[in-house]
Amino acid sequence: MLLAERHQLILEQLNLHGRITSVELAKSLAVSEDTIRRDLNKLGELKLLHRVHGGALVMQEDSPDYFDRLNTPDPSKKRFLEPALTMLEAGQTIVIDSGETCRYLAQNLPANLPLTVVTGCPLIVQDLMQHPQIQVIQIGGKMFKPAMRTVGHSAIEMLKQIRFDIVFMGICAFHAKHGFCVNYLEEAEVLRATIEQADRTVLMGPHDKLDKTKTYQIVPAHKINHVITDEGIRQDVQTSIQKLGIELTIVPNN
Amino acid sequence: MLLAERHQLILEQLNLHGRITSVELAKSLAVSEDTIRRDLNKLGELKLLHRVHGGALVMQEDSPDYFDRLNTPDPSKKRFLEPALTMLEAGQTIVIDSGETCRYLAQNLPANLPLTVVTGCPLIVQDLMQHPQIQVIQIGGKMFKPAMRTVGHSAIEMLKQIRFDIVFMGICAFHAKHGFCVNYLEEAEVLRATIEQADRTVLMGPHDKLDKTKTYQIVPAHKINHVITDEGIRQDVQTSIQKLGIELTIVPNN
DNA sequence: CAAAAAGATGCAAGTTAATGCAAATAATAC
DNA sequence: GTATTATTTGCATTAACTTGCATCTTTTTG
Repeated sequence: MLLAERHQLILEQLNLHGRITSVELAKSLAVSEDTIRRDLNKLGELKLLHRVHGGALVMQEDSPDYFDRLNTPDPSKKRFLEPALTMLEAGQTIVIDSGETCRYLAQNLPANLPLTVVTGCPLIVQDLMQHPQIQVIQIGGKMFKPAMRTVGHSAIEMLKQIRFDIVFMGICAFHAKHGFCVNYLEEAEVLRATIEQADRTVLMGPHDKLDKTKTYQIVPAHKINHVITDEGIRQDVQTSIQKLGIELTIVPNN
Repeated sequence: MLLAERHQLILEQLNLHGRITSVELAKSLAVSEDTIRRDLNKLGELKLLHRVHGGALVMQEDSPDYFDRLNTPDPSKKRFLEPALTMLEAGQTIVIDSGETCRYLAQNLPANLPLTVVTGCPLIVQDLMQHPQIQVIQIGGKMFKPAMRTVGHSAIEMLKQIRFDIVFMGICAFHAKHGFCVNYLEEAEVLRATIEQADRTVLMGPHDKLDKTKTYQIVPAHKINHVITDEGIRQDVQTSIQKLGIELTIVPNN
């Protein structure tokens, strides 16, 4: 096995699990732990992973804290909007999930488009309060701080009584084999119930969220209808997504 | 489990609950309390949490008072807060309704008081998101823009499943004979359902809202337990309220 | 093609880090 | 005040890491 090849496999394993130990890697790749450690150190230097005692963790380019992101919006995410906006038609009922990309969508809905927007995120409700033509439905429930959204049984029961034309969500982690995933069980339950009620589910987000997994699967990949991402997407990831019959829109990187 | 991983989990737990004890962590992460304490001390050194005897609290370096960053348009309404705050006890479930006075209450809840706060107003939800000890329940439903709150059947159904220790509302219009009123039918329905579930209903607001009526009665006057208003209240209004067995707190006019 | 150079790998030895236990000390509750 | 709980400290054990070196492979070069 070539070194570069092994590095590739290490990064793949890491994306899949979010973490990896030196011992596990040595076993699965059939080389000595010393070699693995040298690999991990090298990849760590290159900022391709986060080297820690005992193994490595995935690099966390995005700040884990929602409130940090709240104050420093990243306008580059606006580029995902245009394809999303073309899907909208007057009179539709859509879901706009929580998250930065989704907030941009809420903030940039055309003023003359009458829609019913359903969301569990109070920030998005607020963004839409001034909109003249949009009826807003807030999904109730327990507020889940890390995701800035409502979760729990009440939320799911309320969702079950509405049908959606389109659901827009951020890509938290999407993998052709392991599906659409998030980090929290409670969040996964609500998102699953949401997608269940939708004619069409659209994921929007940067390419580095693709080919990743997190702890809880929301739905298998084939339940997603459309992915909007940017040019950085790898060719193999692109084909694996399209093979599933998922529509793929790639927007330029500015 | 990797050390770095454990650190991440600790921070996650902390963000989730606002507080965490060493004992709880040791149990949930299956390591000794010594290890947890070393972790907490290390994370405290890195300013990632606030280490205290017995566990840790979330860092609040960016906003020492989580409510200070909010705009304070009419500070005169703050004077109603003090009597309201004295009614609160740890562990209670309270409703904070929409409205400016109520928002002040939400923004000025003491940081060390664990409560469950139920509200239909997304602004209040947001005000409370950074509070370390408060669990927030959002009442779902159709957003009713004039009152900045959720209304409708879903909202009422959700309210029916919760019991409240205290409900805090602004005085929209209160009259000893005609009861507690508002201008919109949909709002009245929700507020009625809210009061129905409460042990105690407290109205807060300036004296000129007393002895007034509006189109829709929420409840008759005797259903209200406590009114907090200011010195301007007329003597006859005062006695008519007290005759109904309603507790009356009059705060100075600054 | 052969020899040299560079790189990759595994092993051994020594070093550092992480963890749990026990005893002593500090903080909190009653 | 005392009792209880949390914390700190030192120590022993284990796991992870680093370093140097020998071996093997690949690449370079004449």
